[in-house]
This record gives sequence, C-alpha cells and structure tokens, in this order.
Amino acid sequence: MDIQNTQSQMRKGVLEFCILSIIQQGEVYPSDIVEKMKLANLHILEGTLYPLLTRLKNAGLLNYRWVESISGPPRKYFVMTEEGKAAYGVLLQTWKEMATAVDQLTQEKTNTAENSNQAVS
Amino acid sequence: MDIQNTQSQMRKGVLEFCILSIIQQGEVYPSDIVEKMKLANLHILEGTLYPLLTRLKNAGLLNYRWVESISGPPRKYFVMTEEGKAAYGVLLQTWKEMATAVDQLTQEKTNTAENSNQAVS
DNA sequence: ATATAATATATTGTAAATCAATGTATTATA
DNA sequence: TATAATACATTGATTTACAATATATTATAT
Repeated sequence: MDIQNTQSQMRKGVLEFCILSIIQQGEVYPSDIVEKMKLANLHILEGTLYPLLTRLKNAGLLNYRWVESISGPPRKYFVMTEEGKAAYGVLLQTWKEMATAVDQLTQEKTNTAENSNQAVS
Repeated sequence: MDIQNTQSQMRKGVLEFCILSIIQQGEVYPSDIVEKMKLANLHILEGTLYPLLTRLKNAGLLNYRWVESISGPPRKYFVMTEEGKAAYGVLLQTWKEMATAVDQLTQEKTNTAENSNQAVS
C-alpha cells in the first residue's frame, strides 16, 4: 500500500480502453501496442497484453490476421470488429464523463468551519 | 469480460485518488464518502471502502477521530495527515498527466492506407 | 552448417483488490 | 421490549496485472 501502487492502479483502469483506442486507429501487432503505450507513459507488459488481447478477441471485440514479418516470426495484427467499434464508442463516452467527474470532484472547494456540514464533537 | 466490466475497471482506478481528494477537502465519515462518490457517478460499496480506509490509515496517510452522532452509533471522521497531503499532491499530478496522455492517445489520427506504416500481408 | 541472438506469441503462479453477502454493535422509535 | 436504522467491519469468491519463464521462428555470426 504505497503511492506507486495507487498510481499503477490508476493506469490499470484505462489499459483496456487505451488498447482498444490504439487498435481502433489502425492495424497493429502487440509490440506496436507496447511501444505506443510506452510513448504515452502507460507501460504494459507482454504478460498482461497477450491475455488481454485474447479476452477481447473472445468477447468478439477484436479479430486478428497473421502477417509475415521480414525480420522474425509472423505477427498477429489486430483489428476492431463492428462490435468492438461500438464498445469503444461507449468507453470513450465513459472516459469523458469520468474524467469530468474526477476533475470536478478534485476541484471542490475545501470545507472550512464556516461552510461545512461536519458534525461537532 | 463485458463492457460494463471495463467501465467499472476505469472507475476502480481512480477510487483511492478520489477518496483522498474528498477527505482532503474536509473531515468526513464513510457514509459521507459513499454519498459524495455517488454524486460523482463513482459508486463505491462499504465492503470496498472500509478496508481501503484502513489501508490508508495504516500507510500513514489518514487519521480518524470518533465523533458522537445524534442519530445512531458514533462515527469515524477521517482527516489527512501531512504525509497524506503530500501523497495527494503527487496523485493529483499523476491524474493530470494520465488524463492528458489518454486524451492525446484517443485523439490520434486514424491510420489510413496513405499514412500508415502497417505491414503488408 | 551450426550456434547464438533477436523477435514474437503464450502460459503459469502469485499477489492484490473489489464486490456481494453477511456479521456485530449502538441508538432511536414503535 | 422488540424492531428499525445507522455504522463499522469481515469473509469468501472472482478478477486481473505482473514477473518469470516457455516455445517457436527467423536472422546473423562463426
């Protein structure tokens, strides 16, 4: 229970949303996703990403196709399904609403003795 | 693995941050927190909140004092410690950076055949 | 040719945390 | 005196991210 834990929790919450966003922007294979997330300071490990992509695929939000690479083994390129695009739209809306709610919550005026409802001991 | 799960994950990520924010704004007891979170559309259950407050207390970020109620058993009113205030400052910065990163990530231009680097099968 | 390195997908075991359900205690009210 | 309301708290199940490791393919160096 340290602060870094809380920070990583915060990032975890948007992992799936961000990954769907990246795939929604164009076909990518897992290493592309890791790199793009790193650029956004949202690090994800392969041990997290592969099961997550499998879950999204099994849920019908993603599909993939094998693509030969010129420098290694073949890659799985992921694309959104129509269902995935719809789900992404919902999550984008959820993100916007949540971000607004959090910003408002954290910008509430600090209570003082004059304006608070707090109980008196 | 449905979309509601992903939505709740998103909310989970900011739970601790939001709760620290609420307490930072003034003394509250757990039911106050549940209510304020509900108003922000960030629902939290008591079974989640009590262990979380205990963790934050044990981590030295919070303290509490007992306050008699006029309508029931005594309440635990929570306040931030100096260490908690410092931690909150760090988390506020983390939130701002992450929100900016997510907004940028989701606003990237969609790849097209013309501008993408995607592999060719 | 063969061994090594690099790339890529994938699984396993562990740990952490939320949730639903329930428990315990205190105070007010019928 | 019994019931309802309020409040703090715990337990068991489920989920999931992570670290470590496994397996397979291709390129490169010797």
